[in-house]
Amino acid sequence: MPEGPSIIILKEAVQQFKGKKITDVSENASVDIGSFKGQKVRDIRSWGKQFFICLEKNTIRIHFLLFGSYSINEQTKPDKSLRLGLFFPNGALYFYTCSVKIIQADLDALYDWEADVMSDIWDASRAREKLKAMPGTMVCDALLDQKVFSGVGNIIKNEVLYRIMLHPETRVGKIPPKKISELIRETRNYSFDFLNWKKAYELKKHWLAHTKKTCPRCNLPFIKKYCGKTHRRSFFCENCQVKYD
DNA sequence: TGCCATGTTAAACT
DNA sequence: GAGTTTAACATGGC
Repeated sequence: MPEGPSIIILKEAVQQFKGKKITDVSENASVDIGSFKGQKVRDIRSWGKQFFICLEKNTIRIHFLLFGSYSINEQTKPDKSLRLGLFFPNGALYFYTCSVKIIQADLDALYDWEADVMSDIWDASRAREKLKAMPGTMVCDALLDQKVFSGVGNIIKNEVLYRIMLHPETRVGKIPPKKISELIRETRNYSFDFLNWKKAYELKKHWLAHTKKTCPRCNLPFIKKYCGKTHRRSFFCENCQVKYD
């Protein structure tokens, strides 16, 4: 569940608790949640894969890492993997196996909001500047760099590279300017496709490269390789996806 | 059943 | 110090 678009779905689902007071808290996280009770939810925000519940005195930051999950207004009693449960007059919100942190500082100063590919204020030109400053980085690593493309995960990486027919091991500095434009544009576009498919519970159905065995375009076998410094699996077609040198 | 994964951080190395 | 490699975390699907 943890790529950026999934966090947007969560954010929408949690709007019902905006302005509501936390009446009780339960936890299994190593954070001091004592201050939460009695506070009202001022805002619900997200930055890439991070989710924030802004209270009056502080902010709860949730990161789901690889296995995190959540549930809303769950009937059955949550099990041991519960990290944080927030109770409101109109329902309850549970987070499982995730990282929970308290932030005191001003969120606006803490994150580069224009780097969030899902954001209304996403700035493509800033992304281009950042890419220009990292010519030796492989594009597979650049896509996963949260400072450049906040919210992009391994699925989006593989699908975007396939969509624009670009080899994951291409160095950013070798990619023609037009292809860079395409990379930036389709990263955002695919993220919204991801969001819509995920909402319709049909995300996997639309995967063209991720976890796939053969290239739907030329029918040759996909290469599965742990590429770049991030060593995340890449699925790509050596025949179709161009490696600029 | 064991392996592996939509992720990140920090310690341990060179 | 910088850059890199490794370990750690922990759940569920195949």
